[in-house]
Amino acid sequence: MSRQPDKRTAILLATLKLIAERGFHGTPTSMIAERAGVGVGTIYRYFKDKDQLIHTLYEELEAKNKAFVYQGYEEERPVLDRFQHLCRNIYRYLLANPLEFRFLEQYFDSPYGVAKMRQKLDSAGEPFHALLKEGKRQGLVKDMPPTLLFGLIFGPMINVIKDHDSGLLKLDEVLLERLIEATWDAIKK
Amino acid sequence: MSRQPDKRTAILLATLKLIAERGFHGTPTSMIAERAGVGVGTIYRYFKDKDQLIHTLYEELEAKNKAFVYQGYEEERPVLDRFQHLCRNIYRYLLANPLEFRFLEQYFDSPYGVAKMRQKLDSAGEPFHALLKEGKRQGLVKDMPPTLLFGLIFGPMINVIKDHDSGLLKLDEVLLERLIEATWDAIKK
Amino acid sequence: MSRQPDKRTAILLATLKLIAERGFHGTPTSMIAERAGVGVGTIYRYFKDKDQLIHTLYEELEAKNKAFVYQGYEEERPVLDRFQHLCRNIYRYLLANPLEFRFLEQYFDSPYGVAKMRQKLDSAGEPFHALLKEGKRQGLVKDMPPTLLFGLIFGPMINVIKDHDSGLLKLDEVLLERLIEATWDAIKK
Amino acid sequence: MSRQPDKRTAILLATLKLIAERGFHGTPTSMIAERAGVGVGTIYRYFKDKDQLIHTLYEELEAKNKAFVYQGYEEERPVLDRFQHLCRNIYRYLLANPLEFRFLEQYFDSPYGVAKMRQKLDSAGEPFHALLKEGKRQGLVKDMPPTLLFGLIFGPMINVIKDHDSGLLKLDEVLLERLIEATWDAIKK
DNA sequence: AATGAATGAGAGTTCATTCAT
DNA sequence: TATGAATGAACTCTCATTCAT
Repeated sequence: MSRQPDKRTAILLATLKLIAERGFHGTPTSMIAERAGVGVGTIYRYFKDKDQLIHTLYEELEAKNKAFVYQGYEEERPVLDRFQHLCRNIYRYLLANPLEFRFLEQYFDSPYGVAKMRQKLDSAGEPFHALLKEGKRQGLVKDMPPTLLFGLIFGPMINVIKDHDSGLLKLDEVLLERLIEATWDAIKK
Repeated sequence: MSRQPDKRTAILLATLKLIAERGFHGTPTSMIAERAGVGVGTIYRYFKDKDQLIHTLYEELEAKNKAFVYQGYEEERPVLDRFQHLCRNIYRYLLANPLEFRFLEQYFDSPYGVAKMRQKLDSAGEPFHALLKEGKRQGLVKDMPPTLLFGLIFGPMINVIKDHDSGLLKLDEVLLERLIEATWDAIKK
Repeated sequence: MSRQPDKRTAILLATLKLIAERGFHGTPTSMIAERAGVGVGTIYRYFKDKDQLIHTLYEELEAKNKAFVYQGYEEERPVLDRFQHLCRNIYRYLLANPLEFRFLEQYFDSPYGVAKMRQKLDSAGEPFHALLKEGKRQGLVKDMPPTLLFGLIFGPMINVIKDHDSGLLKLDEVLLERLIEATWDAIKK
Repeated sequence: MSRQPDKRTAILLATLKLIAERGFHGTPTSMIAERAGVGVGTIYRYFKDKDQLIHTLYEELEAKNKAFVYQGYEEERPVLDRFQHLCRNIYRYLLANPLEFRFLEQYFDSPYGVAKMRQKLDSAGEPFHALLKEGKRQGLVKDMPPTLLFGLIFGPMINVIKDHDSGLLKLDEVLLERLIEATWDAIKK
């Protein structure tokens, strides 16, 4: 048929869209193949099985996400600036990519992603982790376990974006800034 | 064989446990029946189908939950007191009933519960809703859409409890109070 | 509950109605019990199993039918008169009892009744059988195997009544007489 | 396993045989698959569900049947000739294909086929319909509703073939001609 | 005698995965 | 390398039948 330059990408994209739209159990491999414009068997040339396809999709999305979030991040700026910068970026990324958000949400809430999630957020190597640590040292941020601080930051984020995507709420630039401010209020000393 | 006094309850309990453990799609009706110590057919004497079984389980849990949460709630106390009271109760309930938390989480994140959740939290009739409204009127709470305030309150809650249940975090009374305080910081003016 | 004077009869009647309405496979025993106003278990006090219930119903209907058909039948009248008399009675009975017709039709066309049907129609003892034999002897009726003559008589009957019951055709007294006449034309020499 | 060149045909054939032998409700899909030498899932590659499989089988049989019946039919021949021609062809077809007869019988007597049957036989477009109309116009055929005439023709046919297939009757060429003659006697003026 | 809650065999259907082409 | 026809395990649900009350 048409010259598919990269079937692997087509499969991943189809998977993203379909799972965002219909959930894991609503998207059979045959449907993914159809949407991707490839044969069912082809999926198994690029991925061991359906699970691995989904894990791989997650990894790629994660990398893309991270690249975006830390873009323009400057270690030497004040803590609050950096906090706002990171939050803004995350919000913007997820609002701009609702499909990815829907997918990630499902991924983390399913047996697939339970393990993955924490390994990501809590890894001490993360700049965000380091930022909070520094904030605490400077006496700006509440002296709480990082996991709890993360909960105070990412918890609202997930909720609010979900509501935005479902139309319950209209997030604009102004509201976003106020939201980030409120999040800072929650963690600041 | 064994004289089960209340098979309906046994089925609901088995469903709760299994779905909390393994998710919706990981728990076939045959497994529920086995765990409940009844025949497969018996499930269908009490519930029209699997969907209805799950809805019913949700309804019953919801009622139990609500009864607990609004227990000892007094309209005439100050806004902050009432806020703390409700938050405390919700946290305590969910921490004491991790299976139910796990189930509700799945329920709300699945096609089953999307509609239900907001209808519940955002409905103007809810005391929590009224409380925030009053807080705003008194100039104590930020002037934001209620949906956003809910996100700032329940977002951290869901995250933190999940982390507690998965062992990532050890929540004690002290930490809980500090968490509720931080949540208040987020929404207070 | 209400004083059921004859549960057995109630069960048979419910079975007749339901099977006529919905077919064998559309009528579970539970439905029969409900319609009959008895418990499911009660059916099994009167009948060994569902098959036997249906066979019994057939037998009773058959007896009732036969009693009606041979009513007023006089051996000494001319062959044609007797033929018309019997046909008229059968037609009238089946038209007056569409439920029974529906049931019998299903019964004969199912594994249940294949054997039964012939045992009935071809038994040499039947007056109808004797009538045709006499008609042949008198040179009034075609010299064909009785089975074939029966086909020429009962075949149209079944078809026409089915069409009448389904509303495709409106049978009145006049049309009925013409139909019986046509049937006689088919078998007469 | 075995290289089946046409599984679809194998499935249809197995369905025909089994339903003729055992009725609709006596033939589970698993049995069809086994008899056809395919996996259960394969049935669903070719047919949406069991109903559609059966409808399709009917359509194909019907087409084959019709092709045979109207073979050699010449509009310009006399009415009686044409009547005999069609009857002969139908009889021959059904006698030569007892499985198809058994299947069609079941199909028409089940919820599947009620609508189909009349739509077919009575539709004004059918040559048989036109033939009877012409016969009436020429004063050869009794002035009765077509439905009734159809009953007089097809009623005996169904009965007699059933008896032949069940061994109650041995139809040969001679008997067949006499039967067609008798049918004509029934409808002729 | 009458009941109906309980049962599990068996129904129709789906879908991740394989493999001959 | 790419395909999609073929598969059967596993799913949800039905219903004739049993048996303790």
